[in-house]
Amino acid sequence: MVRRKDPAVRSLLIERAAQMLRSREPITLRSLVAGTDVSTMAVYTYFGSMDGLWKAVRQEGFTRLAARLANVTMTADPVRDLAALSVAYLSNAAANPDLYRVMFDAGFDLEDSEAADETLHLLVRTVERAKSAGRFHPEVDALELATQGWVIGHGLASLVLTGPLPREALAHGPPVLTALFISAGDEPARCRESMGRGWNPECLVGSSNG
Amino acid sequence: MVRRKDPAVRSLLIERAAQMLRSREPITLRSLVAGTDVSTMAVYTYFGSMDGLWKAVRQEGFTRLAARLANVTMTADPVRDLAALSVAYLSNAAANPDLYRVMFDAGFDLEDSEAADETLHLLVRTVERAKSAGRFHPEVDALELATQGWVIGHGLASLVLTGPLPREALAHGPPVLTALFISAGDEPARCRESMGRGWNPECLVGSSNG
DNA sequence: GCTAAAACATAGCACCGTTATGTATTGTTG
DNA sequence: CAACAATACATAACGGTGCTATGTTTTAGC
Repeated sequence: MVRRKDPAVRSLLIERAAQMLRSREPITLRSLVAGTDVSTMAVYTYFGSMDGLWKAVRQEGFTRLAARLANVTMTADPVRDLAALSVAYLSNAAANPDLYRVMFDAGFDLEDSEAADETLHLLVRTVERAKSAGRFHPEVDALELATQGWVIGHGLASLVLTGPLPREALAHGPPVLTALFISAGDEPARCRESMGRGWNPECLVGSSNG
Repeated sequence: MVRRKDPAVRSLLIERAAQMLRSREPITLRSLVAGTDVSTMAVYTYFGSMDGLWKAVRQEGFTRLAARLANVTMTADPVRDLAALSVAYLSNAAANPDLYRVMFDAGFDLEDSEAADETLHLLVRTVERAKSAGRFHPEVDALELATQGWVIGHGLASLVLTGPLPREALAHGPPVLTALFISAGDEPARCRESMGRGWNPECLVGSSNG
């Protein structure tokens, strides 16, 4: 064959797009490549279209989310771990609000779905650990419960990031998740205890990136 | 003064925008006025800018939501009513998916947030009725619980409408809301009973408009 | 070293939201 | 009723957008 694409250029453009997203600059084809030594055509050789660029940015968002969740240190208390995963999810959204919005705006295709599935699977495994530990009822469907936790986390993140709820509303997380976990069979006092140890509010203040 | 604006033209443009949104046509200034007898300038005399048009469309979305919620017939069972309001909220989102997306995308500044506030307040009043009826603990903060219900409803609507979850995932509503209401003090069996009577899944099938 | 294919650079396309400018319309007022 | 003034409308243009067409350069394989 012939001249190969340089993966570094691809990463550079994605990183630059994520950075412009963070600094709230409008991302246009020309503004994206301005200041770099790549030309507008590079976007088309690497991403096919501007839509392809956005898809790649979405993918990067899921990758960062997965990395942040993978950094959560698991313990012997799976319910605490679920709380810790939830706060990691929300802190990722709070740290990269525009990236999070892009991840979940229209045009969510199969490729994104795979990235999201891996993230969800981490939740599922933790729910199953909670079942094995006798914290949740055996008849609890792990995927269903994990999905319901995701619904709560996303609803919270979405309403806070798009404006309707203030940032302090993230404090709604613990009571709602606690209600969900208790309904799954956890003993109330113990659940609240685990939630208190896993939910570190420090992670949700400020807005540095990750 | 002189020549006055015609309110009918304003409604016509909003209605047309909502219809184009529904039929997934891209809404541009020129495509919006094409076929009508109004010119492109009309958009600027009536809305100031294309952003103003979108703001008006958002407002229309909240007005429709408020109308749909107001149509829910209240009963002596406030928990059933909360379930009915939730399903009305979700059916509105399912019937006008693109309108719902516009309502909650970036730039949540409505010219009058009355419609949004009124919607939440209807939930708050119903929660307070549940407290008065002895279904919820007296120390429950009605606004907080209503907000938490909203978080669940929006999370569900958002994840379903933007693609990550299939439409059947709306069935997650009852168990999660039941968990929330039980945590607020409702007796489990009675709560599930009320939820079963208020949650009419018929409203969530199909995709006709409202 | 030649050839062919991939990547790059430039210029241009149709379209976008917006604005400038001129014209028609209409309520107020002398 | 006529003159005015202010609003609404129509048209054309402007800068910017994503994208493409068209060369030109670079590089891998024979």
